[in-house]
Amino acid sequence: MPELPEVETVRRGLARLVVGKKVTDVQVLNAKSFQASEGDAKAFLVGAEVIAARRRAKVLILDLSTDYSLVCHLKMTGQLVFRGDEDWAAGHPTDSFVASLPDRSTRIEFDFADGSKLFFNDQRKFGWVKLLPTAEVENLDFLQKVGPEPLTGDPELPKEFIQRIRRRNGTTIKAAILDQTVVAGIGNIYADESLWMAKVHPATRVRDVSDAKLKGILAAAIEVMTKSIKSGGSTMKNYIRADGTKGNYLDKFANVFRREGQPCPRCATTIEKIRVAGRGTHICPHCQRLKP
DNA sequence: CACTTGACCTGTCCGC
DNA sequence: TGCGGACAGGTCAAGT
Repeated sequence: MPELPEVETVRRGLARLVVGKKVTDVQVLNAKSFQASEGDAKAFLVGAEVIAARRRAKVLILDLSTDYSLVCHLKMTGQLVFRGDEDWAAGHPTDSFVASLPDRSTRIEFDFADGSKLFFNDQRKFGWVKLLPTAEVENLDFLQKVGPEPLTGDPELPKEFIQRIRRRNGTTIKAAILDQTVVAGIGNIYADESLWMAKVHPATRVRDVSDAKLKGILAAAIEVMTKSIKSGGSTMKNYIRADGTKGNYLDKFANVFRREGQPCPRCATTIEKIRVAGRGTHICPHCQRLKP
């Protein structure tokens, strides 16, 4: 799914497109996708204004004027797509990924007072939107456990990262950086890209990686994700920005992810796809060697 | 406690 | 062309 750069890109789109709009109706097409009591939806969502669009880890938070918030996890295939009125549609980029909405993956539709709409689409139905009091958002189990944000520039981050990842000394470095309690936001794409950049084999045990190398992996992850946000994230298949357009990080910058069979940009060795931590994993077998 | 695996769903692609 | 199996950007609940 959307990893941190994709979720952040969606957040920026929502900040531009839906903050300031008043919700007039909500239609739930798949009950499991929307977790809220009917009473709460009527009392605290309908009639509310969206006042802020925030993100923590891969979780999106739309704060409402009622002191409630819509909290959303896109998981693998979730999308939040905004559609404005006809005038807006006329000026819409021609590479729009979602032609007409709602479509068969639409699970929730939010209507705004000016006639515009926000659609929650999710092919695989793993994602969710919850309505809960703003003050309770931080109490969600996931947000209680999640590790530090990687892109804030906090000078304490490397220290905290090392501390947390050392709890996972027995597992592989790839499993460890995918663990959201170690550091927030890294997913399968940026795990592979970061480990390639840092020249570490994904199946290396954490205990066999020095603190200095771990800091190098963190620095690589920060660099890769920062760069991705600048290109609007990575589109594999389902990910799109809030305005319905694709991100182009993968085409422009991916070095190994989904590039099996192609030459490594550093040494020209053929990139391989293997399986690590139960996930498809892309490596350069020359740059990323596993110590015996 | 920490690690690995399967489950949650739908869709697509690949080999027979 | 049809069918079964593997796989897909994430997390969680089980199992060991």
